[in-house]
Amino acid sequence: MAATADIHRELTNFSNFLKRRNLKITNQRLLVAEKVFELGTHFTVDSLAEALKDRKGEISRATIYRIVSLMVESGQLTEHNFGQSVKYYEYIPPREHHDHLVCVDCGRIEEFVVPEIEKIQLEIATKYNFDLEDHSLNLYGKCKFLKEEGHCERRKEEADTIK
Amino acid sequence: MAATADIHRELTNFSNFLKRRNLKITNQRLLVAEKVFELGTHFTVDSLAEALKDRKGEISRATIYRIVSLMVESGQLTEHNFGQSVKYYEYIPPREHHDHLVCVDCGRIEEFVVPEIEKIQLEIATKYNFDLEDHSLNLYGKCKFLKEEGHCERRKEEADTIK
DNA sequence: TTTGATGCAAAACGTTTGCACGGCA
DNA sequence: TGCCGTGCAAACGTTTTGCATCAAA
Repeated sequence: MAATADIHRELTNFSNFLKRRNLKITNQRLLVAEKVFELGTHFTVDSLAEALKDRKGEISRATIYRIVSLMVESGQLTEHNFGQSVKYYEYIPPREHHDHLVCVDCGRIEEFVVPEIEKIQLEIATKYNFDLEDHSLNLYGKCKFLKEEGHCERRKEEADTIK
Repeated sequence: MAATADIHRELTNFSNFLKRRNLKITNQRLLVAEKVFELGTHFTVDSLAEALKDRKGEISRATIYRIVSLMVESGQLTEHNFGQSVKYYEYIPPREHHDHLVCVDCGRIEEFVVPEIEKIQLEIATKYNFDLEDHSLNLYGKCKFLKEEGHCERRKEEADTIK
């Protein structure tokens, strides 16, 4: 999804972050980070682990959890709670904040940007004497597929045919 | 927090909801609902269970989980994900939608209302052909106590002195 | 060589569920 | 009386952690 040059730049950023913290630059860290930048979409630790299976010698979930947390600290990933029990993560290129539309049926996630919102948020933060660090705006509802065709893409529950 | 008359009205609404669904009106359901309306603030199932301990014969967590879910269905509670692992619930009096400021340090939650946001959301939903049902806007940052005094009220981790 | 990273398995966490019993209608 | 709700404990899915081993610096 992201261009090769961007991936390279972000990998360098991540390596620098690790060095600054006196953390080691390991194969696992580079492979996970690379895949994250490559994906460019929302993912869960589980889906990321799946995506990493193409590599020889899978990376354990415990390690992926640890690396993903590091990337949140490095500022290269944001964590989302869309009301489900799993956490979603997303690589957000610098200065491209956006918000989310979440389908209540299929969980489909779409993104949008509204500059006015950023302005309003600053006003609120000032009014309440609050040091703003981040925000999340999620709109929940029926996606266009559900609305127009009466059904979404395959729902999560239906995907689990057995058990 | 809520006036007695309001509590009474909401209890009636909840009873009517139960009747409509052919569900039984039990002591536990009334006690939990009453406490929820009484609190009038954000709570977790855990904190609600604590608050209910004053009653003779505690109500089991399993039951509280079930009743809280019912109240979400009845439209009298909304569920929040503030990025923590626990779910927060909140009784919202009819037509009083508001959003939240969440302190990244102490978890303190403040509320605010911005009418413009509602308008912007409708525009977005229309643009993306989305049937809007709900939304959540959370601002994360340092609360005024942390900003001004350098520390919040007792943090969660510090509260767990042992272990 | 030293220290931190990894993988495994077990624990932890909040939440849900199966089942036997008890209470509402 | 019949059926639904409750409480218990066990199961659940996700995430975290202790520990022995392994690899980067």
